[in-house]
Amino acid sequence: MCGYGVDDRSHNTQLLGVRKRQLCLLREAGEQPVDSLGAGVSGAPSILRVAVPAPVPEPFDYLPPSEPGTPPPRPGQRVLVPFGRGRRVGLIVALGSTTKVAPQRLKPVIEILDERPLLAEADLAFLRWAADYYQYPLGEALFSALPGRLRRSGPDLGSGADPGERGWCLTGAGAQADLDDLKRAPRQAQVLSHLRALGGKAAVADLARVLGQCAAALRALERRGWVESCLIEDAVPAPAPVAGPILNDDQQTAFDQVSRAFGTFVPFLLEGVTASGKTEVYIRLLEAVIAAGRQALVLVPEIGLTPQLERRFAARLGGTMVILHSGLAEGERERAWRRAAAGEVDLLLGTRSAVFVPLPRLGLILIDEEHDLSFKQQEGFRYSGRDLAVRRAQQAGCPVVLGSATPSLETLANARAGRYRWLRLHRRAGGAAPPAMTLIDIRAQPLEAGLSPPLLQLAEEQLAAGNQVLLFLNRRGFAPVLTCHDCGWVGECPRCDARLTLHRASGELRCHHCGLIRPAPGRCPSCGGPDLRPLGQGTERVEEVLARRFPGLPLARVDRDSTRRKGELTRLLSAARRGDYRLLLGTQMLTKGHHFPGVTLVGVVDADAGLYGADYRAPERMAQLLVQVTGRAGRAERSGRVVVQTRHPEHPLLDSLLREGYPAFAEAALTERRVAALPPFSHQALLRAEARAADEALAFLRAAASVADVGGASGVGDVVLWGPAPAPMERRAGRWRAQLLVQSPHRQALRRFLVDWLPRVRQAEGAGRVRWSIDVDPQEMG
DNA sequence: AGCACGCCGACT
DNA sequence: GTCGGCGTGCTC
Repeated sequence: MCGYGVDDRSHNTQLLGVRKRQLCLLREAGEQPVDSLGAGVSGAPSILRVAVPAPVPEPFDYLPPSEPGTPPPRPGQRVLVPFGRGRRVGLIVALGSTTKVAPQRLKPVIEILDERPLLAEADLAFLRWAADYYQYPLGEALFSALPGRLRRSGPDLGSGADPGERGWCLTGAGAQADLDDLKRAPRQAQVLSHLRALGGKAAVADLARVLGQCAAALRALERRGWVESCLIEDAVPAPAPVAGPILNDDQQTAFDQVSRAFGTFVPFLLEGVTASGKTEVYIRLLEAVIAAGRQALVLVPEIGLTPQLERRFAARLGGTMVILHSGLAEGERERAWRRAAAGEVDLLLGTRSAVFVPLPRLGLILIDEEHDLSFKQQEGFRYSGRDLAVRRAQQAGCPVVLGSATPSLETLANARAGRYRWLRLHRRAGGAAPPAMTLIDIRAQPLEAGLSPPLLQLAEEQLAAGNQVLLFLNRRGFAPVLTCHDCGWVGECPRCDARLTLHRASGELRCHHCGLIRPAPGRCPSCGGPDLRPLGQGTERVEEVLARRFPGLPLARVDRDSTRRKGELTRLLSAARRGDYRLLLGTQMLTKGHHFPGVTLVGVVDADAGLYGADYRAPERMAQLLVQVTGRAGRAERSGRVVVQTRHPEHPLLDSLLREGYPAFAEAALTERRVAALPPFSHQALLRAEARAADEALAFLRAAASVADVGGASGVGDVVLWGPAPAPMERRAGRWRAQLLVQSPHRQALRRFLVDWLPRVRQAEGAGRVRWSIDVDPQEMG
């Protein structure tokens, strides 16, 4: 009864019976009471449990600051503590009165950094749960959840201490100025009209995000006296809310179901085909929850999606909204974080890390495109923003809505099992027919940069009719392989098990796995022969071929290379939506959430990559991708057409997807997973290791496996280890990689196993020499 | 993670 | 005889 948990309770409980508990612990747990500051008399806790960013699972115990007269420390405050040789910023996670540490080793906290706690008890509890679930050191988990600036010491800026963000606003003259005067300065005209559309005021960062580089235009406008520099409140100003369209039956049902659940934890799957009006349901729900005086959290997969939703939300919702994603400057992030945490913000829209932001009045969580893999952090603290959001809703006692046109199999399984309530939006708004999807068998076809005659023919027809065409190819660069026709040499990465991709525009060979860049050779490095040939195609090459085939046609290539400049992606996308480009060619980037109403033909250049992959999730991802691509095209009055090039037209996945659609595909895929006892019908954790020397990683994993107590005396049971085995790409960035898969039909059994096993893994032979990490619920093998 | 301590090769 | 390699272990 005097277990460890007792003194982790809130300090209210602490105040009573300190003495009794100390005696009890002294006898039973061998802990030392510490009473140096007279705890129990003043009520001040004598021990602070401080989570420090270090790869150590447990917090460290400290004494309160020795400085007399300091106000009593509280959980959630940051502290500066001596740690090893140096000092470090930590966070008080609990107060206590006993410790297992020898009293003479306890050191006092140097300084309390925050006047008031940054995190409330509930936030701490959530983060503690997350760290425990993902088996990640609490201190590191906590600090990766805080905005960067708060991870360091330095003066507490507080919420009101900084001046706010710079921006530009219209002057009186600028508001009246005639846009025709700027005929010869289209950039200035664009900036000016954008400012007008935004009500005369916009932050520098927002302007850059929407318009791209516009500093020069702004300076020119300033010289004209039409704009001036000003300070901006971060929150998007609330416009007069506009009434939205009338909801259809499906939307109304979805809205009713969720809004009726306000105030209780109910998870929903909102399955809505593209253009079925999911966003409208979101907006109504947000309106309702904000009107009820609660805060809402909206999670989106990537920063690329925030501007669109931001615009739609801003146009319709009263209340204040802040945006949080990795593209923000540190200052902006911290301000947004503090304002949300202070309860000043009604709506927080952000990418996965926003799930950790304290929201004292949280009343609703929405997760858009919940199937998207970018909700899972792939390094360090490997959490799933989506899964944590569900847990957070549970803790906050509010509904959570997982929205997607192509729900993940995990979420579908939850919905089918009745754990999530299943809401469906069947109809495309405006009654548009979904685009028809057809296959083109490209075996034995004469291809031009991977494009078959039928695809080119279709493209030509649509372009001739004045429509837009979108081609999708998930491979950037010019060609994925460069080879010598004389001796068979192939350009390979010296640090990875991978071929080097030719980027012809920059004259480079690049490794897409480790970032290596070297000049493309003019002659074969092996035999000196002159006949080097690029094999296969990337977007660069397809662009070249299309430019030749359709000379003079405005063509936009959208991939990581063409959109490296800040704001370039947004610029290209909005220009594409306006119809400035007739032909759009791009990678995955082009498929995420953007809709192009003028596009009547979508061509998938190569659908085969995902069909025969080693990863059992590859088919699911391929299906989601194809359906998402389909969603990019068409509008009510002219529905689009989707053609998919493949060498495997008979493949069962493509077949079921094409003939019966995503739900039928998912059904079949789930059956396969069940038969194979794969997730979501089992639960996995992946122990990854990498080392400089070959076999070192494998040797460590073998040692780790040998200290696993599978179904042994600890009563773990029900856990199976697979491997160790080399990672799918064994060598990457000069390191040899291997992995060991842990699987169990029961989440609890897996968790118990990890809790028992990982401390011993930490001590296993080689643990100090290799880089290793545990990935709970891994999404990508390798 | 840092950052010490701790035992074995090429240098003033 | 020292400077320094990074293996091992600890940080309240």
